Amino acid sequence: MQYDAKVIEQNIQKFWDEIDAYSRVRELRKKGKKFFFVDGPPYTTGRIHLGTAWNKIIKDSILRYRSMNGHHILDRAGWDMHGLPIEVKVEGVLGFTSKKDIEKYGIGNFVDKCKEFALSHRDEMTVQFRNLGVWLNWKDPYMTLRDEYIEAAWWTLKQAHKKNLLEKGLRVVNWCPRCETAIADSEVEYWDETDPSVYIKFPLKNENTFIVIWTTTPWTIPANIAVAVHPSFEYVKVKATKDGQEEILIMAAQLMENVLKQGRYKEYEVLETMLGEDISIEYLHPLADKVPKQKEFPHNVYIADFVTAENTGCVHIAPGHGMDDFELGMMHKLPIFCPVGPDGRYTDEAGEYKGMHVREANKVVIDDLVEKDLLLAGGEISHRYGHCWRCKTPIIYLATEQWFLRVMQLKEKMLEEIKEIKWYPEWAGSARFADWIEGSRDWCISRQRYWGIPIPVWVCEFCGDMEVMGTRDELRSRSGISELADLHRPNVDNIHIKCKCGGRMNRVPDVFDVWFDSAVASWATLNFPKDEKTFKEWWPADFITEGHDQTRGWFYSQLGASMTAFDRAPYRSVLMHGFTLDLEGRKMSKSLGNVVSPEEVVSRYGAESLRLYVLSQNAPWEDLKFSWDEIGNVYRMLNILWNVYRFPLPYMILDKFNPLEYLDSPGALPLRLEDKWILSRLQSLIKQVDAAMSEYSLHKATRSISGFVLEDLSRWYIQLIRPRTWREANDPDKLAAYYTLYEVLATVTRIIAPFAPHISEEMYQNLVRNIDPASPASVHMCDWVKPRDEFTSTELETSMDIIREIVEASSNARQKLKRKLRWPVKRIVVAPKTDEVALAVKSLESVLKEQTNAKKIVLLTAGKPWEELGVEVVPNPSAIGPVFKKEAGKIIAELKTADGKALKGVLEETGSFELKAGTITPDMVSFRDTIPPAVAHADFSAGDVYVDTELTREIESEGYAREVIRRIQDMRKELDLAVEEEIEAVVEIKDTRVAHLVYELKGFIEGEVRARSLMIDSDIRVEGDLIKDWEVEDVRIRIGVSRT
RNA sequence: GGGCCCGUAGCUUAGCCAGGUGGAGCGCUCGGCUGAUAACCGAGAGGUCCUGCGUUCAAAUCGCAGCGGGCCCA
Repeated sequence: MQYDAKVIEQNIQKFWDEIDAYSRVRELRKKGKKFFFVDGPPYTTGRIHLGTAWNKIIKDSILRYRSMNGHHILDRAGWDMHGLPIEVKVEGVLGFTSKKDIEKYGIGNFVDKCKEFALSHRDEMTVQFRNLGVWLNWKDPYMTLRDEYIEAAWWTLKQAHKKNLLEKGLRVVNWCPRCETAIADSEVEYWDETDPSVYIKFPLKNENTFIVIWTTTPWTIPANIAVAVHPSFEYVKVKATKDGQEEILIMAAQLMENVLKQGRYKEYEVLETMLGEDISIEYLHPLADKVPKQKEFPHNVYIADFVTAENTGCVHIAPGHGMDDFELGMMHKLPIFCPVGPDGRYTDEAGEYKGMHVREANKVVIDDLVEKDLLLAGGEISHRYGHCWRCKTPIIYLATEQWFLRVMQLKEKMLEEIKEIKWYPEWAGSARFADWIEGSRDWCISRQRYWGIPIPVWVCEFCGDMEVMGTRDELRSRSGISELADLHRPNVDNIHIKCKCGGRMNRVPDVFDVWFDSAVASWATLNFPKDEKTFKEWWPADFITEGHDQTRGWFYSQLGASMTAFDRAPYRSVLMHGFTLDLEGRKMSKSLGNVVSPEEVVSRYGAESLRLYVLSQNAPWEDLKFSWDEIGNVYRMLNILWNVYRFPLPYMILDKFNPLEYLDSPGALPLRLEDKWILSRLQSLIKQVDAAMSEYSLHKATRSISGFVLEDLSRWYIQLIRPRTWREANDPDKLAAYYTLYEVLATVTRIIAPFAPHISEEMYQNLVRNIDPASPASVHMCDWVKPRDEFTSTELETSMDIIREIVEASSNARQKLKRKLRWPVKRIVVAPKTDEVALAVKSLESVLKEQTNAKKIVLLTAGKPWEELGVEVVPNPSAIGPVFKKEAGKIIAELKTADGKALKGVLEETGSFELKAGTITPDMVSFRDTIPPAVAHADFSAGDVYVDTELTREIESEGYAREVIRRIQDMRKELDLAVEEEIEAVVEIKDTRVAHLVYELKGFIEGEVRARSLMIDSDIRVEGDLIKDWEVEDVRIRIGVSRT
């Protein structure tokens, strides 16, 4: 029977909806220990991908496990719905290319479109997640665009303001000239770009000398204010000659050769050497005539540690266009000159360059420098350059007025705080996250855009005083406007507040960095600040889990916001998971064309296969290399589980087996050792899964389950009990097997529930709910299984392991003599190395006998060889030769025919042996075991197995009879007969000897194939509904089978 | 350039923390089984344990350096 994932999953999901399973499960645990989980909100753009699917599957499995263990779970799904990515998508749909288009269209209309986009994508993605069987609170998710969510952000900013952590200031930020906004470091994407690589000479003020700088952004030269040198590098003043002209240049000594080569100078002479810290130079701006404003500024050389020994060792400093430049500028109180506007074009301050776009200006600036003979060398370079992650425009750095959270002040406290958090794996916190915090900077939270949480800061246009609105109510009462439709732009833009000074206060036009939205999720999802009670009951989160990219993302933004608002971390434990990569270990990306969508996997193999695959393939914190083959393997495992589950049902139904009669008193049934064994293995499995889950090692938990299903249940236990299941009478031995298998399956159903919720539910409904209406309506309402000590026996498990090894060894040995398992063997001799093995063989002899199809098991004493082994004498000519000289040949000949066993015994006892031809000593011979002719040998880890395949009449009779049985069974199958249906059969075997052998077991055959009549002869007319010719061990057999 | 993680058979991986004959699964070859059967079982072939150096009696495992990949940063 084939496991049809799609049908089962759809039915089960429908069933869950019908009984409202999710809500009932959460309701059921209301009295339990609280477990506050915060879903890291996926961004509502496009479709889910494999990584987000993995993320939600991890969350779902852990929460289901927690729930079964009695936890009262709070798990609103979350959606990140603001920000530039959606704006860019909507701009694309509307065909916009700049902010002017948006302004013309109307901010209100644009914001409505963004909202529509976010909501519809949320709906689509919800369906995709639910198809994976992921249970979160989908009905009432938290959404960053909701007013109560916006209030949480506002309230948080107000706390920052109260603690003096909110600051407005001039900073250099990543700037997208197309989107005309600051963008976060995390929104910058790097790839190679070709740019100019130019060496420029800056003329010194009072002498005919130049200091040489290098840059890839000539467009920043108009904003140059200073040059930086390294304090401890050596610099030279060098006289260089080119085309007969002499020039004096300043640069780092160690880079001089290369710079002069770049400038194609023929000769040079070092005039002077000095340390960077001793340089004191004023120079003239090279383009001062083009940029008149530059004439107002002094230009000097400063020392800075960030200068590296590359290019010229002298760094062009434009405080308006670089982070390091800006800081150096602030340190020395230099002008922060930034003659570039938000659209990436020069402003009035840039003089002749006004109106030109900066990237186009590169060429113009270079030409101007050439004209002035200030370009020492020019070329191109391919280097990593930042781009706006949404619209792919190369970014620029601009000094602008922005709002900042001064989180750098909280650094030490943050480092202390994260030590209190439990990290999985440990290094995610202690190494990775701690490193990131060490290097963190103040957080620029403002964006000059439309679709986002409006920054709730109002500034007086008269006195410049500012106020932060912490809630909607506060804004209402301060502004006097009672009707506030929606807290987005442009609604809030038109609200004014009256300042204490009497002036009018206007909202600053910015919106929040979208990272600030999700940063407040842990309290926004609790509807704080509106609902303080819930907050007090639940906050902080017990657990979050996200990919390792969120170290600098959500793990950090949440921590920053929470430290700002509450002086503590917003989560108690974090599981950091990996990324999904393709088979070659490269990241999945549209440009590489290696993207696999979760839906594709689900449609081919089902959600359950995908779930178990991502859970079991890797440790959660390692990157997952996606492999279709491995998904196929997982599917195969599920198929086997499905078959294991389906296999006993027809028999149980046939026998009207009711497990309820035995569940409370298994002692009433005569359990065999193999039954006790599988029950013991089941308890071990529970312990393994619990141990793995306690450290969120989902891979270990799921691998243990797969191992149990495949190895213990399917390959071993089911094989062992097969003969018992088709016994007809109401045999207690059969019932014991039924009971055991039922117990195992019903328990497995619960163990797999967190990881494979659909197939688990399907099995549960049939195995448990169907029989006992008093049982919980869904498997996910059941309690997690506790290991039962009375079922645990490690000795038994060890013994069975040994037996399985012996069975494998005996198959191996059989194969050497080509004796099929269908043919019984006379005996199997086990030579154990340890008493443990001997014990196993003694206690599980019946299992061993049956599985090896042996008539007899012979167990030897541990460590003793089998006395039926022959001993072959191997003469050692190099020892014999020198002693016996010419007689050696005779000695060797005699040794070869000697009684090895006797010779070995005497030699060991006395140290010598008398041959006719002379006396030999132990060094002259060695010994080798010989096996009797019909015996095959194989070893296992703790001993040896000998299989005696000698044929007897009895064995041959049984062997051929089984061959006939197997053919008839095959034909029954072909006729599509029901298991209990009877047949009539005719068997013709031309070989009269074989016909006789088979006839001897006529009764046995009849029973096995359910034949009402069976005729066996060497010459008989074969008839029936199906007639087939077979060839068995060179014997031709013709069989006819009829329905009765 | 820096931080963290990963690198074991053709593929996916266990073993590494606590040093002592490298185990699985898939695929391949050969065989077996046949009341789970478009299933299942056994055997065989297949390994520079990324490279190099070091520590050690002994290194896949510990240390250092490098190479390749991922995430994050510069």
